[in-house]
Amino acid sequence: MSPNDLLENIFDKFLQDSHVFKNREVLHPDYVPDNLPHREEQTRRIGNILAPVLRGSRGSNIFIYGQTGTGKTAVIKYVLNRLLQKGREIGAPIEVSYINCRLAGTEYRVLARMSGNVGLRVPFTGLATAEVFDRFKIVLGSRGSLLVVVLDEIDSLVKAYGDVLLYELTRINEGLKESRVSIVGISNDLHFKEMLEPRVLSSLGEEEVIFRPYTAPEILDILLQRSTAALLDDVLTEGALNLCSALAAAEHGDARRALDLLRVAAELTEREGKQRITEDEIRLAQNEIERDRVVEVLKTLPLHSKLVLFGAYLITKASIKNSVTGDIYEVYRELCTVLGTDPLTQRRVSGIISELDTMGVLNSRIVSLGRYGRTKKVSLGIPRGVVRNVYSEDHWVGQLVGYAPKCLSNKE
DNA sequence: CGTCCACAGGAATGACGGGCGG
DNA sequence: CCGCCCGTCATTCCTGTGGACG
Repeated sequence: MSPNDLLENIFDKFLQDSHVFKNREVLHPDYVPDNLPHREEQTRRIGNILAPVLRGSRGSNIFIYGQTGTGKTAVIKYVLNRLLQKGREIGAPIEVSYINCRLAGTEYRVLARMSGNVGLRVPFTGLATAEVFDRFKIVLGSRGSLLVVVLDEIDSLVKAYGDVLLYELTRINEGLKESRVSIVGISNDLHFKEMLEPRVLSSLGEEEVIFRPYTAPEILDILLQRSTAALLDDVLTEGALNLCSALAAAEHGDARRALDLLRVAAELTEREGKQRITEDEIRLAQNEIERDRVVEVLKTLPLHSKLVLFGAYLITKASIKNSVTGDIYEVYRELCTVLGTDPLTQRRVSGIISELDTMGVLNSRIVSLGRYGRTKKVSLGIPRGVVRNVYSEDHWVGQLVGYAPKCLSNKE
């Protein structure tokens, strides 16, 4: 018995004492269920397209489109698992590489992870991207295997770095004798295709699979199925179930959202020692999810981004409305002086404000004040208290909690 | 109706930390 | 160990611009 099984038993035993969960795992975000309801068609199609690799020939490249929480990742992972399993049974040299491009971040890191998946170790940094790509090709050529590369959230990579890597990938087979590479690109941006060059598009888009958002009844169905597997009988009230699917359906049919809500609500119910999950728990879960996301973001920000955000917080606290980039920068500079840090330029701070905006912690929108210029109007995108709470524990920013910027006192 | 503010945001360039091959 | 090249983040310099004011 492996140590894992040992723990599995301990955990299972622990779980049996739970008055909420039957099997906690089923609601875990990464859990891939044995069957994916309402996605049979897509599963079948992708299976059909990739099946040729079992016989040693390359499958077509696939482009998958669908919004978040429509089951793209779950379906592809499910198909990959089954493909690997079948491959092992019949001794086909199949390898798969699943990469989330947004999490990987850069072209280089995507390539590095792809290389890692075929057994090529590359350093975090220091090598030219082209160099890693050459090595990757060499290893691939020497292995004589069939590789299925899945590039999830590929749009974020192409937006930031262009489609050069994609182009090189689609071309890779030309230079290989034995190995074959199939590419599966997953995107949730409809306009992604417009960012690709025609030659890349035609190659990647050999096959196209579209995942439509789940309808409200479908989400209800998924929730029902998962909750019966995950939770003890009679724990989930009908009202909670309905609210949960309604909230997720409103969010463009996002099933992941629904499952997150249910999981957090269930954990909450267990912690509180309550017997049933009601609509209240679902609502609390909704708040908790949002707050956790924000807290995580605020904590991991670089120092100067924190200071910019904290500046916006101080301005809001002084009940000044309509702050613009210049006001934020002024306060930010003062904060830097207090901390004895060199301030960044306004150009950079402007960029940081935009970054914070896309993260959703600031709201900024470009306005023209006519004679008084054109700028970004900035306001906090999250509750004031959250900023204070998170940063009062911060090593650097913590000193500034309660600080009243001088440059604000002579404004109204 | 033109002007001109207060920036936006693109492009080029530099500083820095890090791995590589010799 | 050195010189080289890389990715990342920041700086510098720049051109672009919506609309109130005169």
